[in-house]
Amino acid sequence: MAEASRPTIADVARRAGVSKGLVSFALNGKPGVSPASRERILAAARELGWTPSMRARSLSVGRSFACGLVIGRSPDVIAADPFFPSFIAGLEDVFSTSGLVLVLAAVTPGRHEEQTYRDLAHDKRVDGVILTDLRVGDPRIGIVDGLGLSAVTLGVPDVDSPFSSVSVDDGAGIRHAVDHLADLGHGEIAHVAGPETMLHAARRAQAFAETARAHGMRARIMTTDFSAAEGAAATRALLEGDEPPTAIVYSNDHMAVAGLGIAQRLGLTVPRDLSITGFDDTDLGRHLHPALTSVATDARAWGAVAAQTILEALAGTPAKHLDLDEPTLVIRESTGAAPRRPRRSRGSTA
Amino acid sequence: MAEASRPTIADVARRAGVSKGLVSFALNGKPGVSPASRERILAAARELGWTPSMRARSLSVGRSFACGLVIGRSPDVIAADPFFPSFIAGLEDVFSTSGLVLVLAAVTPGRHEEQTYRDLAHDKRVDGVILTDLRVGDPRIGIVDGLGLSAVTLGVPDVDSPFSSVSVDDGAGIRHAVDHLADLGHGEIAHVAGPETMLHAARRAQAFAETARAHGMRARIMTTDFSAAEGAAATRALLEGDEPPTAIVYSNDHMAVAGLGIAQRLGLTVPRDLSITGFDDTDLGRHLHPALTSVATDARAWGAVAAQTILEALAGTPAKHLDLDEPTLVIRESTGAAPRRPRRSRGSTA
DNA sequence: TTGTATGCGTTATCAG
DNA sequence: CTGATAACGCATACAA
Repeated sequence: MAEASRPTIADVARRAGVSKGLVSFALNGKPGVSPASRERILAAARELGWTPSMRARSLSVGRSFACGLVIGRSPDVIAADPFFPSFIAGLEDVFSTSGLVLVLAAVTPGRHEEQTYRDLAHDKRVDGVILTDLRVGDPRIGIVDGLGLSAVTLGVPDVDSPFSSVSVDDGAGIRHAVDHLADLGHGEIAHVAGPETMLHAARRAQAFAETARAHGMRARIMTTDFSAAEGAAATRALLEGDEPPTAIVYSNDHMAVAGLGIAQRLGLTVPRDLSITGFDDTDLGRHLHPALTSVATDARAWGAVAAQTILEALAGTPAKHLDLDEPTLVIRESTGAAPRRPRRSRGSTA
Repeated sequence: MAEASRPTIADVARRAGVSKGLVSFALNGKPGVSPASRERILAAARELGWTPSMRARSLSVGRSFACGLVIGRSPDVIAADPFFPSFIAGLEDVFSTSGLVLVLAAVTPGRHEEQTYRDLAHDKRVDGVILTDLRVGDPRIGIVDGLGLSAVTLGVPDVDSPFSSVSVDDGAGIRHAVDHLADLGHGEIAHVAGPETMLHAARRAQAFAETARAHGMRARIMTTDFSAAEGAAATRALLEGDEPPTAIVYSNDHMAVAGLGIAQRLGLTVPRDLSITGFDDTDLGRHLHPALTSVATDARAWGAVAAQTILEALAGTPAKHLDLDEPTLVIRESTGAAPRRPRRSRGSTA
């Protein structure tokens, strides 16, 4: 076996004529080693091609050199979300050059969320975790802290947190979308939002309400679970209601696409009869007919910064709070000038 | 620190009045321990609430109790693919109850694929890997084997492999789609395929060609990289060509949606002028207008079986080859009777 | 049937 | 100021 024949620190010590402990000191650049000894030890290690055994190292320092990412949404919702693949790619951009490894855990039915973190913390399978999809009064902050793990949160929690955070102002993305619709003359708009219990969904909804108010628009908010099914249902309720909006701002692309399907099903033409905007700037969006106007965030950069931040947290740096670049609005074909007169009922235009 | 105060095997030995070595034997159910001693040791361990330290165990047995999944596609393509989230959920269903952990690695730019496996194998950060997206003459089989890792492949490789495999006959899914189109009277069909270098893409293309021939249909195949952009381009080439097909079978949902966008852009109505089928049965598909007819596979079950299989491989079971249930065709609105007469050019219908 | 020694890298403790 | 030693936690080959 290749691994069995790997040189150990004892081999290096023997070759350099010193003790194991001194080798460790020399190789980790610690003080208390004479220049001559250091030289000999480094040479011996180089000649033997020695690299420390991760597992032995892991045992003695009590760290696992791994970082956890717990995904708590259903596979369907994750599958629809382009965020995670890009975010994970960003994480890997940094971890792969730092010797850290990414451990993925999914909250499976029958195993509660807290148990998942507990399993990860047990034996320190991971040194820290990345907390995504922050919720109102998120219990995970306390759980993870109590478990003695490090963490980085995506966004600033609404509870006391000892952890660093990396944030993107997605409210700004929504503001851009509403501003754009205001420019196009829309006065009656709606927002199909995510769950009120999710911090970023709530933030988007709040930004929507505030911006619409600032423009003097009439605005409504429908709450969903972020799924295409509920996005479609909310859209149908909106469009079949008494005073259908002339534009709908969706809290993700997935619901926007489903909403577009409903609008077309009801005989409306987008953007002539109805403008819609998404959030995430899914690759698919640009290939739809009409191509989707959407808010774009740089998930990969977010991942890279989050990885860097947890690396620093593990190194003992005090908590800090970073803000990334604002999202941008990518204007495509699904938004256009508001119809002259409000539609009365489905299918009839002006 | 909670971890620092955990009882160790020495505590158990002291309490039971035996040596550390015997405790280890007793707790791992090995022979050579008298019933009386075994009893006392088990009792002592129970009373102390002792559990073995993962890291110490990992060091002495030379295993990491982790399994790797290397994703080699670009984030955009992964984001569009509902397979991974569901597959990973399936893996977790099994791993989470087995004490195994899933390590995710992405092939990042500047770090070659082989290096990624090498990093994972170095220090045995993982005990085994799951090989997805098999390619023609896939070099990973040899690399992983040479690295001394266990593995399970998704599908049977076209090269010699010492590893177990778990397969789904996606060719059958394509056959169902083509049969369905034949039933609807289509005689001129096309397939927008994935890369010829990918085994499952090639298998789908082959199943397409064979089934079309069996039905006496005229068939063409366009090769893409599985991306929406190339799916759209292929569709445009097909529909603007001399003899546009009346139906297109796509190798994934993502391209099917992009193709739908192109068809609509060219003034065609689906399925009146053109029928289309997808592959993956994305959640989004059912919310489009028209809702997408698509081939569905149970990715989560696939993940669970793959996890179980690699668990067995790690336990020393000889390689075996499993076949999962055939994919099914979910018929929705994007397929319909073939147009009476072939269209001549874009926009004009019979 | 049971005890002992060894392996693995780090670090606290002790000796020169 | 430099360096050696032992302990950490588990499994296991070997000795008794």
